[in-house]
Amino acid sequence: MENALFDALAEPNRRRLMALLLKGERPAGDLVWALRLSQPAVSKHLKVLREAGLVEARVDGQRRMYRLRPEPLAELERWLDPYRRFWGGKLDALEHHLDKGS
Amino acid sequence: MENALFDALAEPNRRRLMALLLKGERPAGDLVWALRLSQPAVSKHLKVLREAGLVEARVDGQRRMYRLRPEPLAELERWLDPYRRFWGGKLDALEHHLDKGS
DNA sequence: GAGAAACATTCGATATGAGATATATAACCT
DNA sequence: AGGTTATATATCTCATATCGAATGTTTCTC
Repeated sequence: MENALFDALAEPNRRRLMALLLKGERPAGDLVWALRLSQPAVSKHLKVLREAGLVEARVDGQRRMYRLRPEPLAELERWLDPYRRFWGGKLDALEHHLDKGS
Repeated sequence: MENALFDALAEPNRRRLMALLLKGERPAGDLVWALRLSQPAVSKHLKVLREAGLVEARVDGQRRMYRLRPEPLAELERWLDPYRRFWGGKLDALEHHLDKGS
């Protein structure tokens, strides 16, 4: 369901997990250490991300190697499409305007 | 804050409101009727969307005309950007699994 | 100014979510 | 088999979100 996608992304720590996985596949333990949350908390977040299809886990010995999956974000792109058209496809140009100097 | 954006979009009824506003400016009353929720419930959802910058209201007599605002969705595009790059900018083409080896 | 219409805000109730602690499962090792 | 490591699940608590009903505010009309 599309709702699972938005729900999964609504949580900041889950977006942190997504960002960490941008650097490549990682075992769950590394993610626990990086987030500085309890191991069960991170495990639960990973479960939500898995059920939304945003990540998948590969078994490697006693570890679970996590990596990103593109499909749900492609769905997010499609969700965004009508809004892009609404503003004449100028969403990207606007984005640069928002990015003021540091 | 970026969090307000994802939080606002996480709620299905708020996404319904966004979709309705794709057809153009509308008074709050129309949105109440369309959602078939109580008037206060819709008003509260509209407040969340306003505070996230996703919509804005124009006073028209005793009505409030609501319309979409592009900036937060442009921010969403920017958030999506690293993931697009992660998959070689091919998020829209949905057919491939991902493999390692860039 | 009185009353009505259109929205917003407050309030009380329930539901859902995130967190930690404790416990369970599974794979590895000797 | 027993012990250790890595991760998942179960249980509980606390906070926040959502909803409807009631109430407040603003603006229109008469």
